[in-house]
Amino acid sequence: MHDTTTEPTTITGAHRELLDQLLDRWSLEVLDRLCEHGALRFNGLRREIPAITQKSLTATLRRLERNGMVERVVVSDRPVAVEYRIAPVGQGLQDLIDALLQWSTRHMADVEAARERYDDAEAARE
Amino acid sequence: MHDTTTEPTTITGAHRELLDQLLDRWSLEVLDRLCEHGALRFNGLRREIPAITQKSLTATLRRLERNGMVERVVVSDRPVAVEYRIAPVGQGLQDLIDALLQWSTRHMADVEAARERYDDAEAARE
DNA sequence: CGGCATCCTACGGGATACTG
DNA sequence: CAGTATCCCGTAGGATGCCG
Repeated sequence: MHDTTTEPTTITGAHRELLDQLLDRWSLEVLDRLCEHGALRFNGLRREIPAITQKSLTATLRRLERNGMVERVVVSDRPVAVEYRIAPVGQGLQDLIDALLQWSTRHMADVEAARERYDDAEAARE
Repeated sequence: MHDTTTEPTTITGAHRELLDQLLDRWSLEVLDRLCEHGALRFNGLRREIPAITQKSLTATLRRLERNGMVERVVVSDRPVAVEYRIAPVGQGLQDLIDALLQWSTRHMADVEAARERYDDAEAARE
């Protein structure tokens, strides 16, 4: 089952459609926090990600929910309490996100250096 | 050196800045083809990725070049020939991209099913 | 062949105000 | 608390035309 086929795995339209949902402005960050905390409430997420606006958080959560990556659970009424948690499908994401973060952490300095080199060369060009 | 620390690795502004460059509309696809072919010329890439426009390809390549992920090599003049290839920094990306593609390949069906469920529930709501 | 310059539009996403 | 509803703007990116 689920053999780790090393097939060409070219990026198809289907891949794009799925990845686009994932690689937008906020999804990774939201998923990251949900992975870390297990479950979070709406305003809990806002506190975790201060930079996100309410509208964007709602949109991101709805999209993730629609794609089955996140589960929305109404915990109680009066006062209303809603919990968000990673759905089974999204489980493997934690590793993916970590891999992404670790890669970028490792190469952050290289990239910064590359940018300076590029910008300097660019500036010298004029 | 470069210990595989399993630290919290929270997404920071620096991470975002780097990942945003990577997770945009076309970078992954361009990098994917460059990984696969080793080196490609401008119009070669266009043929590999028919959906991309010339402007977007140029912008993507410049950005990747600036971040040190891709190397631009002028092979010859008359006629002008330019090769693009993965830079050392970008090497580890192949694994990352493959991981991403394999994950999305594995869960494609689940996501599709989730969407239908969500949309049906949504439609029933009215 | 490998681009650059323009124009133009869709839409992601911010700010703000209101609600069950 | 957990959203919905508007308004608005910046910009990524498509279309088109031209160039060394």
